[in-house]
Amino acid sequence: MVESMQSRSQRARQAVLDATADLVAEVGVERTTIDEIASRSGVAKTTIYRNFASKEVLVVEAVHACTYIPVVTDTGSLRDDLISCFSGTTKASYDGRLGDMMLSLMDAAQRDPELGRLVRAQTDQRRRFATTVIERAIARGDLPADVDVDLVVTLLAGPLIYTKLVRRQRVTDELVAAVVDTVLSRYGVAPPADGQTGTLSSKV
Amino acid sequence: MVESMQSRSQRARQAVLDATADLVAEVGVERTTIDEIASRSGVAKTTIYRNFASKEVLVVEAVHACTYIPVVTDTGSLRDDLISCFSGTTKASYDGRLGDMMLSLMDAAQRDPELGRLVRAQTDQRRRFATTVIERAIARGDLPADVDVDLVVTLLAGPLIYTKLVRRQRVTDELVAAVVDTVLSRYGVAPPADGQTGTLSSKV
DNA sequence: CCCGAACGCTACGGGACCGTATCGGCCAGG
DNA sequence: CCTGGCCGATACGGTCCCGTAGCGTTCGGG
Repeated sequence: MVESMQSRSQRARQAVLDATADLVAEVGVERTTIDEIASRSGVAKTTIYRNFASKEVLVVEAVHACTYIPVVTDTGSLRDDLISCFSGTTKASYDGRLGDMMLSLMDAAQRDPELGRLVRAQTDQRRRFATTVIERAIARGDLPADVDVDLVVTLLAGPLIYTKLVRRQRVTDELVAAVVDTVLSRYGVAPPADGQTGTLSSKV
Repeated sequence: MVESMQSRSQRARQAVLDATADLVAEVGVERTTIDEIASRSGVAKTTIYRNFASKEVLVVEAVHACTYIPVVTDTGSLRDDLISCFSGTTKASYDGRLGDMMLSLMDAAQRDPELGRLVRAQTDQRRRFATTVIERAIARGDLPADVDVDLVVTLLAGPLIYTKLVRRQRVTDELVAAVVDTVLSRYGVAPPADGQTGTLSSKV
C-alpha cells in the first residue's frame, strides 16, 4: 500500500507520461494516439489502458508532471518582483514542451470539460503568483489600496502571452520590463531613471 | 469568364464555406471532416474534392469569407480612436463564429504552413488598424515621435486577446477603456477627468 | 524459492475518414 | 432541341485508430 513499493510500474508510468507530453507538444491533443504513445514509451498499449481511463486523463496527468512552479521573490521592489515573476512563468512555462502544448490544450479545452478545468487551473495558478506580489505591494503602500488587482494582472500577463502564443515571438527580458513599467506608471510607480525600459536584475 | 455567370456553382460554394466555418467553430480544424461538410452543406463530397485541393485550403477560404473589417475612425482623439478600433476588432472578430475558430486555427497553424500564413495575416491585419491610429497621433504630435509603435500595439491588444482566448471572458467596453488609458498614461496622455476608467463614446 | 500480479505481445472486430471511380441526372449554351 | 459539362449519389478499397481478449513472460514480495 506504500507508494515506494512499485518500481517497474512507476518507471513505465513515467515513460508513458513523458511520451504523452512529447506527442501533445508535437502533433497536438487530437492527433495524439494511444498506439503512438505505446510505441514511443515502450509500454504496451494494454498496460496504458489498464492504468488510464481515457486519453484526456492521460493528458491531464502529463501536463501536471511537467508544470513548472516559479519562485516568487520578495525584494521589496514591486517592479523587480513583477519582472522576476513574469520572466519566470513566461520563460519556464511557455518555453519548452509546455509552451508547445498550450495552444492545443486550450483548443481542446473548449470541448472537453476535463481539459477545460486543467487549463483554467493552470491559468489561475499563474495569475496567483502575480496577485501575491501585487497585494504585498499594496500592503506596503507602494500601490493604492483601491487598485483592481485582477485588471493589473491581465494588463501584465496579456501582452506577454499574446506575444508568445499568438505572435509566436520570443518573450524577451526587455519586453517584460517594458510591460511592467508601462502598467506601473499608470499607478504612479516610476521606472528607474537609467534607461527607458530598465535592465533586469541579474538573478533571472 | 465573367463572375456572375455561375449560379448553382456559386451557391454550392458558399454553402460549403459556411458549413466549413460552422464545423471548425464547433469541433475544431482537426475533427472537421469532408464527409460532414458534405452532409451539412448538401453538397456532394465529390464536388467538394473537385473544387478544393485540401481541407486546409477550404478552411483558409472559409475564414476569409467570414472575416470582418472594422472602420478606422479619425475623431482627432487618440483615446477615442483606439477604443473604437479595439472595440470593433475585438468584438466583431473574436465574438461570433470567428472567435470560436481562432484557438483551433492557431493550434493547427503550428503545424500547417498554409494555416500559419492565414493566422499571421489575420493578426497583422488587426494590428495594422491600431498602427494606423497611433501613427496618425504621432503625426499630430499627440504622441512622442520615438514611440515604439509595435510595442504599444502589443500592450493594447495583448490584454484583450488574452481575456478573450485564454480566460474565456467577455471583453467589455470598460476593459477596453481601462487598457487604453493605462497604456496612454505612460506616454503622457491623460484619461478624461470624469471617472477613472472613462466612458465609451456612444458611437460604438 | 515460489506464486501471484502485473506486464508485453499479438490479434481481432468495429468504426471513422479518406480519396477515387462509376454512373445517372440536370442545367446551360449553342 | 440537344449536347457537353458539371453535379449528386453510391460504392469501394485502403488506412488509421479504437478498445478488448487471450496468453506467455517476468518481476517482486512472502
